[in-house]
Amino acid sequence: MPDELSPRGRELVAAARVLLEAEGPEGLSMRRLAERVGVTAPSVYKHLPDKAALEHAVISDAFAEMAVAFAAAVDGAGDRLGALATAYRRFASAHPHLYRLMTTRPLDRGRLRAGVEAAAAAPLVAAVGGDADAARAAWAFAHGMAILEIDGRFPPDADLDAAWARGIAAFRPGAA
Amino acid sequence: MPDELSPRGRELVAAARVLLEAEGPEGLSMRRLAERVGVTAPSVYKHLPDKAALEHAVISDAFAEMAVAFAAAVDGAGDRLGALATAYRRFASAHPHLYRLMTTRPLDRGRLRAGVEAAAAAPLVAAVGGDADAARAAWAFAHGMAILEIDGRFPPDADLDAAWARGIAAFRPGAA
DNA sequence: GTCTATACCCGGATAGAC
DNA sequence: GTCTATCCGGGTATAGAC
Repeated sequence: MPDELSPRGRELVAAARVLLEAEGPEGLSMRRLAERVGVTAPSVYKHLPDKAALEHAVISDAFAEMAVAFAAAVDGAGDRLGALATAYRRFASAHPHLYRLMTTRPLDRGRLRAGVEAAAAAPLVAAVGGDADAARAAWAFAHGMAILEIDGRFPPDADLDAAWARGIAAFRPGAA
Repeated sequence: MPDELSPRGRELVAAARVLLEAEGPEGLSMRRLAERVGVTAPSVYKHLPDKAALEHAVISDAFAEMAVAFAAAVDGAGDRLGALATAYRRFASAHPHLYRLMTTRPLDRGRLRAGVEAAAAAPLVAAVGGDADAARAAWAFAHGMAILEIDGRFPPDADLDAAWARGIAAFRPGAA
């Protein structure tokens, strides 16, 4: 389980988030982070054991944010799956580098804050009617759309709104 | 357009593919590639202008292989979409590092061999009945499933066969 | 077309003084 | 808890001799 952080540790994690969102995962180095906060690189190691701990702290915060955003999106919505898809796509396109860090590498769940990943996933499971297989398929669809869009993999003239709509329709409870 | 390669250039690209598949994109460096082929690192630059050219040559070969595999999979199949999904999943899990190189970064299409990407995509467009939006949605689903599986993002007890089946059903012509 | 040598970046992380 | 100094590794790429 991740240790509690000192105030300086929190400051470092917050600065890492800003640096990540500005420059991408490659730009997030211990040296550059230290520079931003105004300390030297070795000092960072007094607050965080290593770089993986830093990354997992950023990811944990992001999952917690996602959980809040997704819960708000489905709250009172008639089309819960559609509302969720919109919120998912919005999060990914608003925070592309963060989204990439969260999703495109193997995740050491033991280093995340407990429960944050499940909290982010819960609204989707509910929106597809509790079917775990459908939830995983829908997540794969949403992740595929989001990451291919971030990476510019679709042709420039592709109608991505239409592709999203086609996929959402496919996973509504009762469909297929 | 990519230049033609010398025999040594072809040897380097083939060795890069082997190195990539064995050790992942991080293990593919010009130094290590040269070592494998039995030359020094600077010699590589006599045959390939830079690392991006090497990567794009590997990716072009892989798309061409995909196109052959996908065409064979749909040939004579009753359930073309199902056959294609099986072939797609098989390619990704048989060549995870190669698949990651092909799909998880922005792609400079001008450095690929002309037509290879379209050839790999064509069977899917046909299998969903020519609907481009459905084809993109189905591709996003398949890519999401493949890459999340490669990255170990699903829970260990998840029934991925069932999730694949649920998604495939969603994108069959006429569904949703 | 190959080599040696090297320039010039970057990274994570540690030792030990203060 | 901060610093300076360093160790270790990695990488792409070029110059110039043969």
